Amino acid sequence: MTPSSDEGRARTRPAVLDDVAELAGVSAMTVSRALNAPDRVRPETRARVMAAVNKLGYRPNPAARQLVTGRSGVLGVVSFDTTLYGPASTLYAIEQAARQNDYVVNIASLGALNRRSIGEGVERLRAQSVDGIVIVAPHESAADGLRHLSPGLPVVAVDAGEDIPVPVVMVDQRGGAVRATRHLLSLGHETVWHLSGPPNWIDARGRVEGWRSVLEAEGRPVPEAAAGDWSAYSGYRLGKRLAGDPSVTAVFVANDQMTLGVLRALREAGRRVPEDVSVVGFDDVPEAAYFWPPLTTVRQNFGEVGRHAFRLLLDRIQGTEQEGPRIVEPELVVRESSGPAPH
Amino acid sequence: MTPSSDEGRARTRPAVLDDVAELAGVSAMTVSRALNAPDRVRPETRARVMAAVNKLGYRPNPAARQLVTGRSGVLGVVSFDTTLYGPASTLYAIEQAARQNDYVVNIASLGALNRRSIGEGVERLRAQSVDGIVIVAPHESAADGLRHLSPGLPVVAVDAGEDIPVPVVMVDQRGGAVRATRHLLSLGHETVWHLSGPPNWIDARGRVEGWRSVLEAEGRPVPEAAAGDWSAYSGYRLGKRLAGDPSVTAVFVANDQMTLGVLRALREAGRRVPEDVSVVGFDDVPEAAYFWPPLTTVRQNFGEVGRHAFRLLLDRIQGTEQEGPRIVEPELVVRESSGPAPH
DNA sequence: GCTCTGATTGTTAGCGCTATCAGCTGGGGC
DNA sequence: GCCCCAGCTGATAGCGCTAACAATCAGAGC
Repeated sequence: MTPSSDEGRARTRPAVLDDVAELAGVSAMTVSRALNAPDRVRPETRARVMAAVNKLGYRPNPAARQLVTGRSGVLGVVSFDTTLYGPASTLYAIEQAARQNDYVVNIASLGALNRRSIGEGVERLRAQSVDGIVIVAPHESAADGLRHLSPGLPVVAVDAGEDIPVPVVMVDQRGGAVRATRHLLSLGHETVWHLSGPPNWIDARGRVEGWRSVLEAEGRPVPEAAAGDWSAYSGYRLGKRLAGDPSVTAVFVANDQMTLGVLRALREAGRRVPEDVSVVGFDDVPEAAYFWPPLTTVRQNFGEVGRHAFRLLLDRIQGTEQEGPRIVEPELVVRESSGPAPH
Repeated sequence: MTPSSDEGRARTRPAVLDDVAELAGVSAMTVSRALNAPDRVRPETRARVMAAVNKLGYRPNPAARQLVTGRSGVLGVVSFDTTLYGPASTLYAIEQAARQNDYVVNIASLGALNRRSIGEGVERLRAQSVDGIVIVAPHESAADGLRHLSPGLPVVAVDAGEDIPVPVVMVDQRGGAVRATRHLLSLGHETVWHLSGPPNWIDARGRVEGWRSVLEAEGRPVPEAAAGDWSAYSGYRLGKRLAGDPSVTAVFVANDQMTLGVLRALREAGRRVPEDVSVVGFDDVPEAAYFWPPLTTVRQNFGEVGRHAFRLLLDRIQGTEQEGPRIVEPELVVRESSGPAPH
C-alpha cells in the first residue's frame, strides 16, 4: 500500500528518436518519417523502425514536435458548470469527436459567468497553446467576452446568440419553444404560462421569444413570464405561485429541473397533471421519462451540437472554411404531463 | 499533404523571448528569470522586462518550456461517462483544484468501460505527456487496467476499490449504505430490500456490502438484492417487482436516478411513500429534494473527493508523499421518503 | 555508356526556452 | 589597498523533434 521510498526511476531514461534510429540502423529523420509519413519510407525500413520503436517503448515527445510544427493537437473547451446536464453532454460529444480525429481536449470550467471569467478561460487555454477553442457559455456575458478576444486563434462558440465575431453552433431554442407552445394550444388550452430561465442566458431568451411569438401570432393573452435560475428549487417556488391561480391550465417551463419543482408545487396544491394543468419542460434529461407524470418535453440533441462544434472548429483550424450545419433542431417529445384542457 | 498556397499569416509573428530581451535591453536569460524567479532579478530590471512583455503581448511558449524542464503543467483525467452527475462533479472539482494550482486538465472520456479502454485513455494522455493522471472509473475493469499500467507516471484513482497499485481516494460507500440501512431499521421496519447498481461497479458492491452487513448484524432476514444499471428505467422495472410484494416496507436503492423509477413504480401500484413503503436513495443529486416525496438519500461529497484526488496526485508529482485523507464519508440526508413502518 | 528521374535516406539547422556555469559589480572585512 | 563574497546578469549548450535541402542509388530513356 505504501509506495516505495526509493524511486529508482533513473533506471532507463525514456527512449528518444536517436535511440530508435541507432537500434534500427537508420537516421533520426527516417524514424520520424516512418512514424509520420509511412509511405515515404521503404516498407522493410519501416518494419525495422517499428520493431525498434516497440522494443524500446518509444513515445514521441509532443513538446518537441509542437515546438517545430507549431501545432499541439490539443483543443480547448471553455464551459460554465460542467456539472449541468447540457454543458456536460456537449463537452462529452466534443471530446468524442476530438478523439476520433486525434485531438485531445483541455477544459477550462468557469467558476462564475462574466466577461472577465471567459477571457481568463480563453487565456488559460491559450497559454497552453491549444490549436483552437470551443466556448460553451450560453450567457450574454459570453457574447461580451467573445467580442474582446485577442485574435489569431480559431474559436467557435456554442449557443452564443447572434452578432458574434465567431462562428456559432446553436440549438434552435426559439423553434423548440414554438413547438412546445403550439402543442399546448393544440390541446385546447386558451393560453400558456411560461416559467423562464435566467434572463441573461441566451437559451432562456430564445425560449421566451418562441413562446411569446406563438401566443401573439394566435392572438392569445400573453401572461407575464417569471424567471427562475434553472434549479428545481426555483421551479418549485414559482410553481407555487402559478398553482394558486385557477386560470392556469398550461405551463411551459424553461428546463426539466425547474419542471420537477413545478410538478411538486402543483401536486402540493392539489392540482392534477395533466387533468387540471398541462406541463411541458425543456431538455429531455434522461430522468424526464420517469417524472410523475412522465414529462412532455423538448429534446435537445447535445451530441449533435458537440459534433458540429468540433467540425466547425476543425475547419477553421485547417482553413477549409466550408459551411456545415450550424443550427440543431430540437424535438418535442410528448409523454403524459400534457393533455386536453379541462372542461 | 498540406497544400499551403499562400499562408499570409506572417503579419506579425508572435513575440518570443528574444524579442522581449532586445526591447528591454537585457539577455534572454534575464527575461526568463524575471518571469519564473522574480526575486532573482533586480526590481528595476524586472520592471523593464515586464513593460516589454506587456508591450509585445509576449506569451511563453509552453512547448519550449516543457521541452527543457520536462514538466507540462497538464494533468489528465480518465473518466467514464462524464455526463453522469457523479463523474461530472468529481471532474469539476479536480479541475477547480488544478486551476488554483496553475495546472490545466486534459480529459479522456471512455466510451466503454473495460480494461482496454482504460489503458487507451491513459496512453492517450501519456502521449500528451501529462504530469500525472487521475482515473475516475469505479468499475472492476479499472482495477484490472490499473494493474497493467506502464510505470513512471504518477497516477491516482478515485473509487477504485482495494489492492490497487496506486493511491486511491474513495467515498465510504459501505458506511453510507450502513447509515441508510440503520436509518430504515430504526424506523421500525423489519428488514430492508435493496436494489443495487451493476455488480461490477465498485461503488455498487460497497453499498450492497454495507446494507447486508447491517441486516446480518441485526439478525434480520436478508432479501435478495436485484441489480439495475443506475438508470431510472432500471429502477422502474425492478421497482414494479417489489411493488407487488406486500411484505416490502423499506427499500434502499443504489442511486437517486434508479430511485426515481422506483417511486414511480410504487405509485403506479398504489403504494404510498412513505406511509406504505419507505425509500432511501444514494447520491443526493440536486433534484432529490424535489422528488415526490422529497427523497431521503445519502449525500456523496464529490467536491471533496475531487480535491483530495488532486492533492494526492500533486503530492506524488512533487514527491512529497504526505498521507492526506483518502476516505470521504457520505452523509445521510433525511427527507420525506422514509417514515415509520406501517401497522 | 551516359544523363535524367524518382524514390529513398541522410545532414544541417533550428523551433523557444532554461540549466549551468562564468563574468561582472560593489561593499565588507582585514 | 586587497581579497572575498553575495547579488545580479550574460553566454553557451542543449531539450527532442522536423523542415528543407543534399546525397545516393537504381532503373529508364536515348
